[in-house]
Amino acid sequence: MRITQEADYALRAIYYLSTLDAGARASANVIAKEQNIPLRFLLKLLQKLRDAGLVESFMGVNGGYALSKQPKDISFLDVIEAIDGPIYINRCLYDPEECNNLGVEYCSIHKALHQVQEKLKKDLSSINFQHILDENGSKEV
Amino acid sequence: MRITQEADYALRAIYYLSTLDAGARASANVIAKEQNIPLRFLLKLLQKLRDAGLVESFMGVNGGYALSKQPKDISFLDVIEAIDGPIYINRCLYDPEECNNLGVEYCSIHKALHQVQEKLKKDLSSINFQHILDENGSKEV
DNA sequence: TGAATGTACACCAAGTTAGTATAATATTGC
DNA sequence: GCAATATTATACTAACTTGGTGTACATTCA
Repeated sequence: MRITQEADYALRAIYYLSTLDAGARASANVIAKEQNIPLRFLLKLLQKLRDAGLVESFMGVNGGYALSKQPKDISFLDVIEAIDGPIYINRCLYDPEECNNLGVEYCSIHKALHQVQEKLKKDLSSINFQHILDENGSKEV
Repeated sequence: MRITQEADYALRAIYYLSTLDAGARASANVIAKEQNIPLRFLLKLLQKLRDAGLVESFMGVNGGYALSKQPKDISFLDVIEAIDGPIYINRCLYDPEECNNLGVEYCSIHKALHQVQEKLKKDLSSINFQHILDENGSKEV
C-alpha cells in the first residue's frame, strides 16, 4: 500500500520546478542536487513526466525541464499515476479477470474496496502544487 | 499502491467466517474451497490473523477457525494491517531515517501524503464485516 | 491407534523496485 | 565546425517482495 520511491522523487522534482518562475527551466543535474535524487534515475522518471504532459524538456546547452502547466493545475494524483500507473488498491480492481472470487460486480468486499479506492484518488487529486508552495511560503524559516 | 493478494484472501476468509453462526468453526479446508484460496497459503495467513487476535484456532479433529470478535468489531483495516503490516503510503512515513529530503517534519509533500494516509486508514477502519453481511443479505439472489 | 486437523520452518520461482552503464543525439556559443 | 552541455534511448542488474509449495510434526477425538 505504498507509492514507489520513484513517485516520491517525482513529486519532489515537480515541487522544485514549481518553485521557479513560470516557464523557467532547470537541468536534471540541478534538480538532482537540490532534491537529493540519483541523477540517472531522475532522468528516467522525467521522461515519464514528459510523456504524461506534466513537464516539457529542452535539449542542448541551456536545456532542461520546465512545468508545462501551472502548479495549481498539477495534482499529486497526476504525478503518482504518471509514474506508477493507475491506482488500483487490489488486483481484482485492476484486472477483473484475475478475480478468483465471484467477480467484482458480485463481491461486496471488492465493491467496498472500490469505494475506498475512489476516495483515495479523490484525496490525491485534491492536492495541487500551489497548495504546497503556499504552505511552504507561509512557514519559511 | 495495492493491498497484497494475501490481504485480499484474508478479507475473504474473515468474511466467510462472518457468515457462520457466532462462535462456529470452519476448517481451513472448507474456507479454502469456499473462497477459492490455495490451502497452504491460507493456513499461513490464518496464523497472522490469529496472532492479530482476529480469529481463534482449534487443533485436532473438529478443529478449525472461528472469529474471536463479532463481525461488527472487525474492520478492513484490522485485517489488512494484520497481514501486510501497518499502512504507510510512502517510505518516509514508514521510516523517517530513510527520508532523503529534509525530513517529514519539514517537508510539505510528506506532510500532505501523511494526511492522505490517515484518511485512507480512517476509511478502511470504517468498514466492518457486519456492513458486508448486511449488504450481501439484502441482495441475496 | 488412526484419521483429521492445525503448526512450524524452510524453500523457491517470478515479478518489482531502485538504480547503474553506455552510447547516441540535439543545441548553443565561440 | 567544434567543444561543451544537455537530453534520449536502451539495456543491464542486485536486492527485495510476493505468492506459493514441501515436509515433518503436534494435537484432538472416536
